[in-house]
Order: sequence, then structure tokens, then C-alpha cells
Amino acid sequence: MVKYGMKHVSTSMNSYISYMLAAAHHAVHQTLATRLKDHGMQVETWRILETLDSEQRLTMGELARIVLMNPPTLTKMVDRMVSQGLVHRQVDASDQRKVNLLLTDLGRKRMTEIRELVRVQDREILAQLDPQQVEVLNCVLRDLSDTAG
Amino acid sequence: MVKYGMKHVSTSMNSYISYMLAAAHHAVHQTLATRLKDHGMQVETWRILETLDSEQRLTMGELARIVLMNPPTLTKMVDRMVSQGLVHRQVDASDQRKVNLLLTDLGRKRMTEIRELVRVQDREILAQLDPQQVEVLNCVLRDLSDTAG
DNA sequence: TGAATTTACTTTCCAAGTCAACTATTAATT
DNA sequence: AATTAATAGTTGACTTGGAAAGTAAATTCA
Repeated sequence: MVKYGMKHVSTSMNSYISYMLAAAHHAVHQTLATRLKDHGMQVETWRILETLDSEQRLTMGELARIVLMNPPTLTKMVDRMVSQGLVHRQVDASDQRKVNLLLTDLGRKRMTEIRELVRVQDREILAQLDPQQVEVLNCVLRDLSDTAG
Repeated sequence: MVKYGMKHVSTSMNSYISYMLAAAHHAVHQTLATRLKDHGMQVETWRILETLDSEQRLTMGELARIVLMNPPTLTKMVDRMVSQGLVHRQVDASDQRKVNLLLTDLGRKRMTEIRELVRVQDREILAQLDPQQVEVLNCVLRDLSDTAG
């Protein structure tokens, strides 16, 4: 349930695009995190599950870039997910340095449940905007994502 | 210096607006963080300094909301900043529960230097976009910031 | 007034993140 | 082929973050 009537905090920071972006992300992330928490799931955990479902045979490094985490952080998060029975590791046959991550049945099941919550939030966000805004936003966010290496 | 030619990572996550926003934020935050690090400064630290410079007599709570931090996290960061001589605490005269934060001369000096770096990055980002996009982006980000309470 | 509640901030304890170093494997050089 | 360099992932020491409890001041209300 989206909260309306939230009083906007006016601050000099609003003139910085990097801050505006951080603030928007913060707000959206917070609502999503709260919703997923009710189902015992973190946003980052869900991202990993979702990514593994669609791209097969991902290595830790590739996954780390996609889910926006540093490798050591991902390693530890995956450790936890393994002990929760959501994923399992498999050493790559053709390159033994690489580790492929695979969803377990439980992992896929949990992912599917959570996916719906994320889609609900997505629809709520998009409903606030008009179609042109959505198009521009998508385009701009894609540009910005490629800003840094 | 912005890195061009960064290969965009195509992933199913790109269909989620919350992820696109996170990815854009991540990229922008990373570049800024790297630049500020060369000057021994964190993004969050700069935000605090910048905010204190323009709004006078801010309490910890107000500041926390503006700089997007939880109160305990802010308390600890301010502890560090006090020991670095960037800010100092002052108990509010009319309400002794409140704490006002004030910039020191050093804090103001450091803030002014860093501000330029942030503005440079801002200009670089805006230069990538055309004016209509910028207007829409500002408007949309403001909307999204008010999404959550 | 004074007991109960609310508000503001901090502390504590534990979980999570980070940097640098480390291991293992593969690729490149000579 | 043997040595060197590069890559992939993890580990370990340390720092930081966060939820919940704690402290203290202000406010409410009986």
C-alpha cells in the first residue's frame, strides 16, 4: 500500500541530480524491502534468485555485476542462501576457477512468490506516471547505468 | 572522466523499474564515490556538510531524513566527523532533547572544495541527456522520492 | 502537580559490508 | 615445458550498519 500525502522535504540537495536519484532509489527500495521482509526475503536475495532463473550457468562474477554487489559480499550472501536451501554451487567443468550457481526447487518456488510482489510495486510506480514519462525514464536510467565502469 | 563504451549488461532484471533505478543509482554513486575518495571524502559525509551549509540549526532527526540515513547510522557518522573536526554538536537551547549540528570552518572549507566535484559530475550527467529528458527526469525522481514514507 | 506517554537521540549487540591478502586455476611468455 | 602473469573466487581482519533497547527531556492528561 503506497502512502500518499508524504510531505516532500525541501533541501538544497534537490538541485543535485545524483542526490535526487539517490532519494528516489532510497524511497523505492525502502517500500520494496518492507514488503519483501514480511515474506522473510531481502531485495538482494530476490534479485539473485530472479537472475538465476532467467540466465543459466551464471558465474559468481557475472552475477555480482548484475545484482550490483561486490564479489566478497555476494560470496557471503550466497553462503547464507545455500544454507537456506535456495541455491547451490557447481564448479564449472571447463574452467575450474569458475563457480556456477543454480536454483534449487525451493529457490525457484520462493522466487516465483516474491516476483509477484515486485511486479505489483512496479505497476504501482508506473501507474503514477504517464506513458511518455515512463518511456523517457527507461531510456534515461539505461543511459545512466552505463555511466560508470 | 566518464568511461564510454561500457558494455551494457542485458538481464531480465532490466524489465523491473526498481532494478533499473537501483542500477542507475549504483553507477552514478560509484563514480562519485571514487572521485570523492581521491579527496578523502565519502558521498554521505559530503551530503551532511552540504546540507548543514544551507539549512541552519538542523537537528539529527531532520538531517537523517534529508541525507537518507537511519538515525543510529547518522549518529555514528557524525561521531567520526566530529573527531575529524568537520562539525560540532550543540544541544538545542529550547529543547534539550534536540541536537543541532554546526559546520566548523574546516568543514565548510572541505565542503566547498568537494561541491565543485559534485557539480562537475552533475553537469556531465546532464550533458548526456537532452533538455526534455532532464525535465522529465527531475519531475519523475521527485515523484518517486515521495513514494515511501 | 505528577504519573504516563511521546519524542529525540544514543548505545549496544549482532549481522553485514569492505579492502587486501590468499588459493587455485588458466593463459601467456620466453 | 617452465616460469610468469592474469583471472575467479574466497577468506580474514576490520569497519560499518541496523533493530531494539536505553536515557533523558518534553508533553499530555487525569
